[in-house]
Amino acid sequence: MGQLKALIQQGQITDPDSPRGRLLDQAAQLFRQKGYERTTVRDIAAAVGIQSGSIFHHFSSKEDILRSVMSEALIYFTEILRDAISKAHGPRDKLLACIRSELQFTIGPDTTAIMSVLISEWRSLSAEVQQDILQYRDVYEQFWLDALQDAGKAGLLAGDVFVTRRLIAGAIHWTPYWFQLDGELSLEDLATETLQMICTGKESC
Amino acid sequence: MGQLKALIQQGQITDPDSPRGRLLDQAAQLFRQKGYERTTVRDIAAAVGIQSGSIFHHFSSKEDILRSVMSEALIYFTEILRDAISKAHGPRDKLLACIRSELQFTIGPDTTAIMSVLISEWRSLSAEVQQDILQYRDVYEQFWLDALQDAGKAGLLAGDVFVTRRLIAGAIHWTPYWFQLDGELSLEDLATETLQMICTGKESC
DNA sequence: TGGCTGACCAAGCAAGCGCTTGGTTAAGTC
DNA sequence: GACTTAACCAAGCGCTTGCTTGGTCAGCCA
Repeated sequence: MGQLKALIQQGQITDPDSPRGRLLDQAAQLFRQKGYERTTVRDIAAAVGIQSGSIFHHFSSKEDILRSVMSEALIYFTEILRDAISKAHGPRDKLLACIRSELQFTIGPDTTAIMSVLISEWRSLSAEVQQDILQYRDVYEQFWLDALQDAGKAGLLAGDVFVTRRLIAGAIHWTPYWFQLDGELSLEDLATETLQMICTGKESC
Repeated sequence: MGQLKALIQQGQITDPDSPRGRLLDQAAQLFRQKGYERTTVRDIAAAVGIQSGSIFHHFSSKEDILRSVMSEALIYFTEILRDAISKAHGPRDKLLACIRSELQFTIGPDTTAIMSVLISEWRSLSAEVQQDILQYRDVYEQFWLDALQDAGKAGLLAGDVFVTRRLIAGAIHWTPYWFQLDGELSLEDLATETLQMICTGKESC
């Protein structure tokens, strides 16, 4: 949580308690529920209790809202990931930290809406804005690739680093369709099981 | 291919060479490229070279087009799956047939568009139509569950059948984001690797 | 006290949307 | 040769959409 405040003070992400922050939050919820296209600016305005035209005092366009949700999500996720990796020791734990963090973003109690938007609404962005967001995503992915590279050097996993990342990404991004936080399987269980699945020697992980 | 003709003659799916079939085909392509919401009836009409209003001679609404794409896809996929399972012998090969078939639907050369629509555009259907399509999907899923059940009884895999199905579904449905048909890894390789991943004993599979 | 600014409203515009309507054409049927 | 039907066109209706405009008002700083 300390990271969030620091990012706000640096001006990198919007204060959730500001009018703009409330708009971003409600927009993310609506985008997840109905999808970006089916959500109107009137829906978003009604969710925070203002007139639809007033939205354009805070954002230049509807797409600008989606862009902001996505870029701020990536900045925030990257910061959490960086912190989690730095606190872990050794390649195995650093990789586990990556898996645990991304599972938290995806099915944890706080960020499932913006994570879902990040994954599902990519197509709704124009080519230029996609290019813009890709820069943020590359930074995030580099942390993953570095962690996988180190794990590979340590003999923890075989196979191509890029392919492995995509297999893990697929496994994690699909979890919202079946995983339930209050079920028998805990998020931590799922994290270690995912780690074991991709590791070569069963005992080494 | 014989199955396709039989289904057409039974009136269960539309002849791809008919005007209605061409509309369904082009609609599926556009829905995959741009998404259902961003695709207009004018786009679909232009793709087959008719006026936008003429579409409503073949379909009662835009949603009716999406419904038809999805239901006919499921009817077709179910038939292919049924046939593949019946031709395989023993629980291991029957399960492999399921995996191979669904991979074929997802990243094979012919049906990637309708498979992508089936997975990505669910939210665009109204609740009533979703209920309608679910009946077709249940039939399809039952073939999977039966195959997994048999594999479980034969000691090929541990764990809950439903959860296992969802893990496999996630792995397969994510492949379009990274798998390339002309790459080093063949579709058949991927199928056996997926089978090995979910099986308990490495040697038994 | 007076001007400035951020946040917002009320009203509505232009464009694009799904869909309807009335009519045309060509092929098939009795 | 009269009738039916499938396939389609040309025109446009009614509605929703993202967004604009001109203005209001409370809080703040000098």
